[in-house]
Amino acid sequence: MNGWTTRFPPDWGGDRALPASAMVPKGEHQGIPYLTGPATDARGSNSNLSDMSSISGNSVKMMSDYQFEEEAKDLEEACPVCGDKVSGYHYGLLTCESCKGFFKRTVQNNKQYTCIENQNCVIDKTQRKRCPYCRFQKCLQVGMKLEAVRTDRMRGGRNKFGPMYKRDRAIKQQRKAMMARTKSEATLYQPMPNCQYQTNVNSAVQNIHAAAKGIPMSPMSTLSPSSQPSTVSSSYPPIIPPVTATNFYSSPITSTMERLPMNFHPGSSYINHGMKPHASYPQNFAMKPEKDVFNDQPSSCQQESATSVRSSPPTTPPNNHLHSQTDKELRLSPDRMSAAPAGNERPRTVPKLMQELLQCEPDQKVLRQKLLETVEDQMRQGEEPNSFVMLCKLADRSLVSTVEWAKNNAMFSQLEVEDQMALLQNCWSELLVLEHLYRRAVSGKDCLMTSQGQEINMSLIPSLGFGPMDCTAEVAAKLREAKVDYLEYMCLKFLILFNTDVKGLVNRSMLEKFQEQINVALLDYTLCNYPEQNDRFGQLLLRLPEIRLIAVQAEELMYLKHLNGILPSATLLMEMLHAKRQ
DNA sequence: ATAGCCTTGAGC
DNA sequence: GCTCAAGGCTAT
Ligand SMILES: [Zn+2]
Ligand SMILES: [Zn+2]
Repeated sequence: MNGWTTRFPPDWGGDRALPASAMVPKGEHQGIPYLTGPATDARGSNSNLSDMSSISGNSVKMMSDYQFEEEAKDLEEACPVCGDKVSGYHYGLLTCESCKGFFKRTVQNNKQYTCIENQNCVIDKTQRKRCPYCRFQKCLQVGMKLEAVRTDRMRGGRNKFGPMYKRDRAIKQQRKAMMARTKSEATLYQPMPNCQYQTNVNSAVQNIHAAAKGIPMSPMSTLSPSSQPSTVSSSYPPIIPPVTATNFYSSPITSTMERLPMNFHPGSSYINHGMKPHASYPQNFAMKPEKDVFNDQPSSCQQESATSVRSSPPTTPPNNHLHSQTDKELRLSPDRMSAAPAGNERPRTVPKLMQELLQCEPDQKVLRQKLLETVEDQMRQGEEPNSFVMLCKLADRSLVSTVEWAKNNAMFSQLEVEDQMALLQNCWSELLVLEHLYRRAVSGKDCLMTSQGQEINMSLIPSLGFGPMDCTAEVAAKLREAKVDYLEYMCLKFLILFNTDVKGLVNRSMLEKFQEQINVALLDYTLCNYPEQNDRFGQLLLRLPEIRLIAVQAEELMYLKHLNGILPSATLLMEMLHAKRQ
């Protein structure tokens, strides 16, 4: 009955992280990007499309672009081993029926093949029968799982990969929806100029599309021989160069999607038969048993003000992002300010990109310390703790930190200097706003504690006097309610920074790629870590136009104060405020 | 041996 | 009850 328990006892039913490296494919790989005709006839019958509804009810509509749709199908319906049509998930990933059968026979009967060539035979639909040895190698390389073949031959039922299949489906679908959405938006909004100093909603709405815009250029993600890996990969180094980066860029596929270091989930279209088949779920995701970067669900602790939601940003080694230790563990020290032990630390799945970004995040304690120094400095000059000037100085100091943060980022620093300037000038106020709102969401307030134990306001934002228009509290509440965690907050910062709507960019395409990387990483992150919240990604993005709106208002108010002469001059804040006006 | 189609059955 | 990935069956 259940003889298989002898072979994989603990695994059945337990949806643990797979040790993605468990089976290392054999080292040999022919580097020749061989492209086989995909033999996929698009519009095929979807064998398994019926349960899509269970994943995310609606949202699958609005596929207006047929060509795009076909490409997407091409991409997803090709067996990663031979390119034939996919018939469902088999032994860990989407494959065709024949490769499923082949893999089953091979494993069940413990077949031993030998290659009469050089163990690098091309496997495609027409030649797959020629060399079972190479075919099986390829099966393993793309990630088909030996454990999924049952030793006891029991039929039916589900195995431990079920949940993974489900997640993979959800991710694919979301990704597709995002691509479809952003594609139509891109064409709609492209000619529109930047939204600059309009306080109307349109600009804000427009902004969310910019934030969500995923795949702006070269949607031709299909296997086109014209796309050479060389130029692409060299122009586009990853955040941190070490080992892990190497295989991401070996793919000859041009689409930025494919080069993203981010699918842990089964196989999928990223691999094309013929090209060097790296394992389809490389170590792009790692399970993080670490605590505290995340707002662990506070379950039921609703105190009057503080403590319920808790997150502690990283304590990173001083800002060199060139610590290229191979796989440095994230060191996330708990925030000592709050004493709650945050009971459950469930493991998180964090896309590689986000891990790397996280390591470059500034230490919140250091930031606070810098601000405290500013406070004390100002107080020595006779400034009152909560005075407007004081808050301006603090905002100015925050801005300096923000600029440092951006400049220390490996992606940002690759941009042209003019573009860097333009981006910062565009988004500085939004970043200030988001920072403020996030701290408010996490701790209920946004205060600094001086050495004398005096609590002073940390942000200029609430003191600007929004009047009845003030929606900061509302947005902060939304962040709080959603328990936005630090990694999501971090991604939002980058999405604000990488705003492709900014006018006059020198290298827009690079920026668009960066933005897309963040988008996809965040999307995958939310799907993996908050699978029960179907639209968490969308909800996060929806905060962006709200933040934009607040930021625009804040800038206006600041400018007014400046005109009234109550803004300290000679600050970065002032410089930024003026930069846009000319 | 291959690959298309059929049968099963745990989990939802 | 329905799904759909696993094993089974059988022409080629
Ligand atoms: Zn195949
Ligand atoms: Zn061979």
